[in-house]
Amino acid sequence: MDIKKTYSISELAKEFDVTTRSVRFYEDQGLLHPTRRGQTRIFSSKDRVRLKLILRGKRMGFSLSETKELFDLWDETLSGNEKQLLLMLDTLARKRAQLEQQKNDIAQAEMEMDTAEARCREALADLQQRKRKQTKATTKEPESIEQK
Amino acid sequence: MDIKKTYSISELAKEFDVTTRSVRFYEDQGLLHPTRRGQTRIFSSKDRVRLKLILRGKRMGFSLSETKELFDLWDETLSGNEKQLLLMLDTLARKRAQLEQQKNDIAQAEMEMDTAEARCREALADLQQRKRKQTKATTKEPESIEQK
DNA sequence: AAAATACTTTACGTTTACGTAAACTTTATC
DNA sequence: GATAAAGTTTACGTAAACGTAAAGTATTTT
Repeated sequence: MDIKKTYSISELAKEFDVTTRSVRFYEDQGLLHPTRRGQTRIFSSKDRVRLKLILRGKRMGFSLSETKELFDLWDETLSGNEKQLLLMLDTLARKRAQLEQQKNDIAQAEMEMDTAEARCREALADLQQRKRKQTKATTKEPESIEQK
Repeated sequence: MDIKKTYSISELAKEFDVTTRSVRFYEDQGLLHPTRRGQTRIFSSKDRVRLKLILRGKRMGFSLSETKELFDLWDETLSGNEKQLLLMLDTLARKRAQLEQQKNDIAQAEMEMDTAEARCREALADLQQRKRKQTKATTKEPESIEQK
């Protein structure tokens, strides 16, 4: 079983470093389903997990409605109806393709950052080389080495 | 050398499957710098590369202004000034950290998709098992096998 | 030359994902 | 029992990333 607790809005907000406004907005958009004690929201550990998924989705470039679709689809999938199961499998396949694309993008970006970094270091080395020569040539004015 | 050509706005738009509106917007935001023949835009192969980078950035969840910052930073880096070089190295390091986070997110997502898919297939197998039993029990009405 | 095609600027509209402020209620603390 | 702290709703505001329409120019095709 999970941590089997309930959470206030500010507990969740603090834990995941989002505003309470955002959490309320996610509920408003149908991504979270807190119960109420009076008019105060009470979040379950399922809500907590979903909030985590929402934020990961955002980091991965998913919109809230994309994430909501996945949530809804998964909930319907749990009903066990065959059509829903097949639909879910199909969706999973498409998402996997999307992730593949992202992994390619990241790999590409990393390669380019490698060469960019190499060029930077090269240029830096050049600069410092010239600095040293300068220093040797004008060895009588050591103030040219000042760092700060 | 690159493909050493120039491109019209619609050539680029078609190649990368974006609208001309988007391309103009990217220019407006300072991400592309086409020259003009009369009032018509002429894009260089550098612009082409940058458009490709913009779109990859988007797929990776980067905002246009983030991408623009990187472009600007890189352009200034090329000036060779030491401070800029160090700033670029620092930025690269931070971006790398971001990519690491994304890779983690993707790996997590893939694992969860694995278990989700497994559950789906299990549930499906169960359903079809029951279907077969049903068929055997009522083997006198073979119309229950109909596919469509 | 007329019409179609491609390009331009200007400018208002739209969606997403919240921020921010106002005004109010409920719960905890002194 | 007053006050501070945490929660609520309502509602208007905003930045980002374009969409879309209008109205005009330039070029190419027929």
